[in-house]
Amino acid sequence: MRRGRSDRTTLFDVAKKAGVSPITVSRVLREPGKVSPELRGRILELIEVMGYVPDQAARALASKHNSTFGVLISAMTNPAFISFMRGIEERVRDTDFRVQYANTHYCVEEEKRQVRLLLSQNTAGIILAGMEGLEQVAELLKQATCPVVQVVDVNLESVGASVSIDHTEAAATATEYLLKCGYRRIAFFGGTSDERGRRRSLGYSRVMKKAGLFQESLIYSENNISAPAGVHLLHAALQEHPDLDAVLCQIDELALGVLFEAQRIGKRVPEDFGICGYNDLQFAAITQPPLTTIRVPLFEMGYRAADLVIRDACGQTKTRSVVNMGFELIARGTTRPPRAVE
Amino acid sequence: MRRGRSDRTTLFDVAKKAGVSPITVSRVLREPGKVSPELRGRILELIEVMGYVPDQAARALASKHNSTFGVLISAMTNPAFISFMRGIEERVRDTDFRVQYANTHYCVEEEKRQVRLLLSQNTAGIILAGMEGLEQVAELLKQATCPVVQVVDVNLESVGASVSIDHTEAAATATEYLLKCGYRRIAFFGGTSDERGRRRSLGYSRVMKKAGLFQESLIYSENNISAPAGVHLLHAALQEHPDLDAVLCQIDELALGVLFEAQRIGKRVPEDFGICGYNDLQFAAITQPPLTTIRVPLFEMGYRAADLVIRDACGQTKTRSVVNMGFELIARGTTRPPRAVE
DNA sequence: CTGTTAGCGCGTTCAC
DNA sequence: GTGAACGCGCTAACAG
Repeated sequence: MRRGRSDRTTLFDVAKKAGVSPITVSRVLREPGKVSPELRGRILELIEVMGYVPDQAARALASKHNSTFGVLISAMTNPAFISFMRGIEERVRDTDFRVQYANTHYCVEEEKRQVRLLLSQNTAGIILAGMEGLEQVAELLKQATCPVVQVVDVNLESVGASVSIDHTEAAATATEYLLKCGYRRIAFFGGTSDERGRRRSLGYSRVMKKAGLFQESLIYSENNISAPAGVHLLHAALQEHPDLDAVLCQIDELALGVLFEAQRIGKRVPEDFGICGYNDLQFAAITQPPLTTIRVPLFEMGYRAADLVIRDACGQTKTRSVVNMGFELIARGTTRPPRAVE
Repeated sequence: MRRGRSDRTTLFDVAKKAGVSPITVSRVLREPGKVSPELRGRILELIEVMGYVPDQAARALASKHNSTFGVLISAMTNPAFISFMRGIEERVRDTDFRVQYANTHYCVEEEKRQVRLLLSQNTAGIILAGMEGLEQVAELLKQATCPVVQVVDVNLESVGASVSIDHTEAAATATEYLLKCGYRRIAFFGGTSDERGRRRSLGYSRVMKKAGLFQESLIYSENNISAPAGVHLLHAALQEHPDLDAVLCQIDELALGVLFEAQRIGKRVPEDFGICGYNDLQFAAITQPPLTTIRVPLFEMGYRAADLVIRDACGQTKTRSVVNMGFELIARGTTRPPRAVE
């Protein structure tokens, strides 16, 4: 390990030079109003000149609070999280708070480890956007005295506050829509490692069962959710179900792969084959034909989650708010127009 | 601000309960070999039972070093950075180091602010993957005593070590390839805010000039690099240059938009129209036709950058290594086969 | 508005 | 192999 500069300027150095006590310098930085303007001006100048930077560790230790909060994400590689992150950043901007992201790689152990680390840093708050080991992590989280916000399915219990989507309902809506468009042999393409995905698959199954069209073998999943996975899954699905006429994808990227593969093998979309995605990622609007999908307010969710943490950290609000963000079906060109009456 | 639990278990509490001195407990955690096995076992158990978690702030303050390093990224929304991040994570995994990401939003001020914050936290190291305000930030970075690794174009000077790609050369290679394929009116689509993009545009211009085909108006750029931007840029470009027969895109997502738009307006790819991307993102292999692109070892770059930071932080290597990672042209279906001889 | 006293929780140094 | 004393740099609580 490398040492920091041992000659780094400290609060004490500045105070000595200014001929005041350290606490005055400290106050100039934290409660400027409590220091007389002249003194403040002089000290501020000295701080600048001497290149003083407060030591966060010392600050955190002395004051027992920390201005950075952690965001645990199960996969940063998921483009859906990117909008979410941007929402967080937007809320944090112009705030003294800082965000620390950590990737849990869909791994419960890693999730627990990260939570412990955050706790050990006396973190200002935690946003949990992965929910793999919810039960196990919940145990840890209960001990936390800092605000905890989970981003989950609306039906799952959460330890603290939550900002969520009813994924089950969203997938149900999409499935119903596909049925209304007249598709019958509808597959579900998802991932194995994501709880949200399992929720969505639930909504799909419910509607398909109600329509008497459910078949276990219509549910496909792959570990690595990506456009290439969409290609493979469609290929596999068509082998088993040559009469497949639509796919509901757990995420737009899968749908992108499905769309290209359908094109390659000469399926006409949407006439012979319907595709519905999830998330309404940027590219969804410009595929050919444009992708029908479920829009989820990812940016806003990030913003709200950060908002809850920040406001709670400042003691302005309760910790247990539950926010349901809603969703929207965006009907575009990869599905036929719905039929007037069933 | 909210207070941490004042009743949090400390090293001292554990020591008291174990009937030993605090330092022994501390050693169990950091230098287990120096404590007798029985004592160690007993203490480890107590730590578990009492739920003791070390306070990082106290640790950092006392030891003067910090096990988390910062990664400054100009835009986490750029999918190219995601592989880069994964590379970093991979190197860090099973290490005591932690990573803290910060988004600089292509903003010099923000970049400076973040660097200052990292410095004030006595960070273990800094990876700078945005390079907007290089000159201004360099000033700050020179004062750093921690390892600094920049991820930049190979021709740019860096303050510390660097892991880089010769973006100019890469774009030149791609442009030459398009020429070899017989395309003549080749546009360049890029972004305005990214230095890497400017580098690539340089390589494009150089080759086009040499071929006597350069025209300023063939260079297009948009702030927000995305698939929709690709659609708009192609639309705009074809208005001004109806005879356009190829596009070199600064990033695959633009190319995706271009591909779909070309499809929509009935251009035959690659016969009448060539497209080349950059980065070889996951979907590049499965578009229809598959995307010709420049592959850049993003994952490896992240891995190497983290490796440099970690090894330097551990005092094992020099700070000024310059690593050139190379690139590779992946010829796929969005370009015609190259002609034997010009 | 300014200063004094005390101590945050841990690691370093040097003893035993 | 184990411990005592001290201090990291800063802020809380109380004086004045």
